[in-house]
Amino acid sequence: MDFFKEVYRLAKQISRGKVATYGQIAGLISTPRAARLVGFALRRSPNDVPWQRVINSKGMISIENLHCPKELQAKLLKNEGVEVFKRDGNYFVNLKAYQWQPK
DNA sequence: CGAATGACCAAGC
DNA sequence: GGCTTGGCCATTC
Repeated sequence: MDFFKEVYRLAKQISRGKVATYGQIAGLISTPRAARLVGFALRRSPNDVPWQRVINSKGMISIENLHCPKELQAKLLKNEGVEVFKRDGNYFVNLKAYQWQPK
């Protein structure tokens, strides 16, 4: 089963200017408990996947290390028109206003 | 092939 | 009400 593939496909369906949560994506693939795998998948995502539109359930950007600084994600989201707040070195998004609603 | 991994989450102190 | 704990399950090594 290409779980990752499903993750990528759904990620691509997220509207510009919207964001989704890991748990939300997992639920759409009918494996709600595999939220961690969504993160796992997005870490190894191809270049054509809008991984920056996927954040954790609290609206916080949880990236910290590696070659994907959370600043980059925040910047990308801002470019798409998503309002990003910075608080104590972490970036947050108002989920109520910007969460993506699947069809 | 068995064991570790992980950009999570909900429940429990 | 903030912090810790344990479970989760496909991928990776």
